[in-house]
Amino acid sequence: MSLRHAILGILSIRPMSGYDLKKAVDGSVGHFWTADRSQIYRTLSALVDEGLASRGTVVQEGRPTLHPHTVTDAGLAELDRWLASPLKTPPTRDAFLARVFFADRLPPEDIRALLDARRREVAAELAELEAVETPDPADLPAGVTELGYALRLAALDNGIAHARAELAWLDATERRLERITP
Amino acid sequence: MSLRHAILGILSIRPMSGYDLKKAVDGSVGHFWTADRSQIYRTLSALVDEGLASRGTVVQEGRPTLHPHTVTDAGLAELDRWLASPLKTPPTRDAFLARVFFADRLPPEDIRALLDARRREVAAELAELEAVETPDPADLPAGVTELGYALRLAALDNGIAHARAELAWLDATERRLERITP
DNA sequence: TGCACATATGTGAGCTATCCTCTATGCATG
DNA sequence: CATGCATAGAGGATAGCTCACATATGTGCA
Repeated sequence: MSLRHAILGILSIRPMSGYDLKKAVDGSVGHFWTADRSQIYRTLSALVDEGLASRGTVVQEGRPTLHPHTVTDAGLAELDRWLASPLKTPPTRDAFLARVFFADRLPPEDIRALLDARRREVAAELAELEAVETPDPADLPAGVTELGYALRLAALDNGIAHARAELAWLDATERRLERITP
Repeated sequence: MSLRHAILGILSIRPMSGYDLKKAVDGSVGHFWTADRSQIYRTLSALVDEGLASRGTVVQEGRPTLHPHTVTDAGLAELDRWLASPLKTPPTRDAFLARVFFADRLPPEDIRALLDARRREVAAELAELEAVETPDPADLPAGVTELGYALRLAALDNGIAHARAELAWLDATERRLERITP
């Protein structure tokens, strides 16, 4: 439900077309948010209909026309309202843990394969997150406050922290299973 | 998409009605999976239609009729197929991190309130998980193997590990922000 | 006496998200 | 020369989920 708000947030930093938004989402906020292209376009239309964003038109030569979207004052107000509204954390739904829970039906080697596959996934994710470049806070890009920088870094660190926790849990779990089915 | 499989998994342990399933999901697997009642009934119907489960009828006095569902052989096969199939981890979507990412628009006290609210949520979740009773593996209930017990314990530990990681991250993040906006 | 809650199963409306497909064109790579 | 990728946007179908509501009865509490 808060793709709307994620988009408002990104647009509040810089006006963008749907196409750019897709790249921005995949890039900077990719590790805690994703969005389908069609859904981005649909959501942008909805935001415009509700007066939360406005749609511009930039005709380009040799390329499709661009439609940069800008947040309106109403949009900024809605963004701030959302940011300060009570958390409504949706229940977790982890298909991997569901498999672990029922995995005793599997032969031991398949259980190990399951954990190994998970380990590879998480290790790859961790490597990606750790590879994100974090510029020296002394020379920040224009328009980025120290606070904004710290918060975005914190969001990144959150992903890293959970990836490490998951790897540590995999270590412990594999050791425990090793004792039961050597 | 794998509510089907979660249900097959639970039914493979013990046949249950939709009503019991709801309680089982809220209870034992509640921390990594949840399901709406309507969705459980709909999914059960679908499973029966596909021949993966069969529906019984138990007329009770003074109470609505029970419809216990049992997994068929085809259902068990499908469950095992799913357990051993490649992981398709869906992209994460964390509305809280999205807020953190854009939170520099908020006054500092609102940022702290955001982190505090999250801390309370996670602390409550951790307390719940730690309160789950874990019987001595020496005297397991009938039908539960040591392996099955270890795996279910591991799933529980996963929740605990991530809750602790989140709390540690909150500590670090609050300290970092303290230095910027005292 | 009234109210809420537990037992038990469903239907219908509506929302969001994903997947697939379509439209156009330019540029690079093989 | 052909295939594929990047740019840019959008419609249609469908899956899955939530929320509200309907039905029917027994029990406990104030």
